[in-house]
Amino acid sequence: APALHHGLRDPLGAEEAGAHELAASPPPLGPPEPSDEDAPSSDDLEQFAKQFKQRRIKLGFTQADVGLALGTLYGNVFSQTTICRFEALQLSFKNMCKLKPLLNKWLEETDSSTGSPTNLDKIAAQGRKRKKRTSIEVGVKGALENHFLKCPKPSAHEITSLADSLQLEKEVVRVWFCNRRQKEKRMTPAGVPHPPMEDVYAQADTSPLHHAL
Amino acid sequence: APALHHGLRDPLGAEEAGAHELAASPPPLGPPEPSDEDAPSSDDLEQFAKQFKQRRIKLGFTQADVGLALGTLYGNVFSQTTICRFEALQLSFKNMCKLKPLLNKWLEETDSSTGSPTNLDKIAAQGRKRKKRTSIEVGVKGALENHFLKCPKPSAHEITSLADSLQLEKEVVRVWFCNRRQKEKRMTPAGVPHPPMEDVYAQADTSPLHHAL
DNA sequence: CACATTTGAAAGGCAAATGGAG
DNA sequence: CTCCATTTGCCTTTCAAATGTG
Repeated sequence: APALHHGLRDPLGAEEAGAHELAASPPPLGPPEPSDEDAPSSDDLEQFAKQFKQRRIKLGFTQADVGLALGTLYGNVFSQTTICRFEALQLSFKNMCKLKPLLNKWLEETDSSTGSPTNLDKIAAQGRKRKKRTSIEVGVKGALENHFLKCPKPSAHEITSLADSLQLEKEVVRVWFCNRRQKEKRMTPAGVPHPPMEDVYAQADTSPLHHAL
Repeated sequence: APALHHGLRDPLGAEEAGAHELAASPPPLGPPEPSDEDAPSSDDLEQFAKQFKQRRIKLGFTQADVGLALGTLYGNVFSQTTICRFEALQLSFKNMCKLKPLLNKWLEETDSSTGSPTNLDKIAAQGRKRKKRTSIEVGVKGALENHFLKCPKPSAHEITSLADSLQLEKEVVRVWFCNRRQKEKRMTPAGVPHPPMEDVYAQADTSPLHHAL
């Protein structure tokens, strides 16, 4: 009896590249194994996410706790946000598949050692894979913005000197400009008035629950 | 020239007791010391909050980091949310005053030991003062809601048995009913049609930013 | 208990970091 | 390096759990 099953929604604001999320995309037709090891189906994922959340809560852990635990157990820390998205099925299909095994492992490991003080004291931070997200101060951001208006595509040299004057890593500045250009493109009305042109593949629609501001 | 200084907003839904927040409430006329130790003024707070945020970012800490640090340093953990509110001046005057010294201490302590790996490894969790917030599962919540409709004010005995059947602590259930009753009251249109009646003190208006759904 | 207040878990917005292709 | 798609997290906001006061 496959429960309700509302097709996962997409990350809001989908108005350009329309080929992510999932909405029921079947596994790429790989091995015929319907197990939850290789290629979970959307239903599997939904099922798992739901069950995962339930168990997590019952065990008394927050999403943040889980994210941290993944780090101490396997070296990949994740933020509360990401766990939240997993549970809410708000990640891309691929992304969900990637995280599932980790969370599954955590789940097993955690509630097998019922009651015992687990080895949660392994709080030693080890080499996190991903660079910690840099917070750019509001003032600094303004300065960058200014430069962008004058020159959206500075040379390596300009970047270096700018980074220097703002006391930021060069790489951070470089990436900022990349992202800024991307944003510009995204926002540009360009004059061509028909940017929407996709997301029509959801014939029957779905998503019964959810906020309604 | 006292900067802009937009009167801090209040915790939303202010529609009864209208004497908290701050908006410039002067210290209760205590000692004449304008220092930031006893009775900071609203301006002091605003000043401090701003500076605090700046330094925090420059030091590369997140709000969550700070909240945690307060715990390891003084035994009072705070959530990232609370730090956020402090920085945004979204706490009550009293509350702001209470937190300021702690944050100040952290700030001094932290950037005095510049560069050195601080004693951030004191990650030992000690007795947190406040009970960890319980997450109530959506299904369980539904059950409670049902009971509430039938009987918004269960006896101690009923509570006990309900708690038992839902596998929750009795206290949690008791409090849930208290809070639920409070909510009911708050939402009740009651027929009396003039609930709004305040927030008129902002003649010139302010808050330029902010969401506008 | 009622009511006011403090405080946090989860969810949302925006954008920093990553990865693949040219 | 760039562009572009995608992953992922900091900060923010909402709703309500916990606390404090009478």
